[in-house]
Amino acid sequence: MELSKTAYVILGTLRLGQRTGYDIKSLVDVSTRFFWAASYGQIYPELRRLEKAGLVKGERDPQNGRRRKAYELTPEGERALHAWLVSDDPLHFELRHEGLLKLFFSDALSSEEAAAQIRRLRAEHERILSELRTIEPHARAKQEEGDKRFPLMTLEFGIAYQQFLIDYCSEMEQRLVAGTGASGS
Amino acid sequence: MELSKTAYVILGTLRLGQRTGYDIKSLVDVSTRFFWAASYGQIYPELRRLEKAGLVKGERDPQNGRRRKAYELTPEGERALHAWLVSDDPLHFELRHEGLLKLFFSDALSSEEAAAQIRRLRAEHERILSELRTIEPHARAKQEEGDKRFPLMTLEFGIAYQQFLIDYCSEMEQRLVAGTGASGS
DNA sequence: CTGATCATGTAATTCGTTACATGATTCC
DNA sequence: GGAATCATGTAACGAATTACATGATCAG
Repeated sequence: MELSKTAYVILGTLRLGQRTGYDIKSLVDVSTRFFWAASYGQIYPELRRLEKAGLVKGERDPQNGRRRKAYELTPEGERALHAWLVSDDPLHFELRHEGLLKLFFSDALSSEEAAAQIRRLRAEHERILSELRTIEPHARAKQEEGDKRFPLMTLEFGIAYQQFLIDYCSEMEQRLVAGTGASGS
Repeated sequence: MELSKTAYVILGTLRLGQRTGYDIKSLVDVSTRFFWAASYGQIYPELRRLEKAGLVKGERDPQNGRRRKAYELTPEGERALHAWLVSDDPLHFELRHEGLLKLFFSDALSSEEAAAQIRRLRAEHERILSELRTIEPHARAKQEEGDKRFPLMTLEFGIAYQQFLIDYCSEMEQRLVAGTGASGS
């Protein structure tokens, strides 16, 4: 592995066309963020590293006097992106879920306390789900006007995923109520 | 938020009884790791911080001359754990999934290349699933002999989760085959 | 004219992994 | 005797967030 994952987020985004660091961050925040986030503190330094490596090319274009540097992929950048997309290096997969962590240790709680936590967790995933549903029509329209189908597919995945989490919360809550034995803290 | 999540992993583990840093790491690796990992580089320093803060108490007990320091919860540690378990501070939730990231950018690939990547992803989740199923009987036995029900519940969650991911991969692959239009790179 | 948005960047800090060093004991 | 496991720890590095600083333009 040569480049960071964030580098690929940038290369992938630039493949859609010329973008500034700010543009990239905005796009990430409504798309890949749900399975790969990135902050300014990563994006700007990474853009410069990529430029130095010849994978992207930045062009100062002060629009109406506003300082601005838009980047685009070079052929080498395109090659690097493609190589990553088809490579079979081990995939980074990581979940950090504080709600599940709490649940794991919830034998220290009363059934009522545990149930309250599960309800909170479900509410949280419902919130994320509705956030994704807000983006959905926009993504669908984008797909119909263009030819990109995977952004919508990943969004649909995200929606199904949150729904799965919600369903699981419901089931766990029911099981808690069912297993009605005294289980004080 | 005062303590790191890793601190709570430690406190939660110690609630099960006296443990060394090595014990904690071994337990984490077969349990919480799937939604919260921890390395020696975190565990040992954190144990000392927690001891300094009075939340755990370490006791040198050289077993047969082997250097060893086993920790246990203090009443304050127990309180801190409980406070976290019932708190409604925002929950850390984060997914980093390189496979989905690749998929998101897969419009740069031919249908065949994209399908191959999805198959790889499915295989990967199948591998994790079988790993979890290996642990399952052990966890089930543990539950039956003791009174802890949440560790098994979270493991079952993990199994359902991997199954969900596998199913989604299958569906996406089928959709790729169905949408049979020429979509060269 | 004022708040939102566009736009770029850095510094400090936190978080976490990996690799290394060390050494005892237990099981085969 | 040798490999696996028990056991503790540190140093170097990398990844990522947060907060800050700065300033222009645009929409109402």
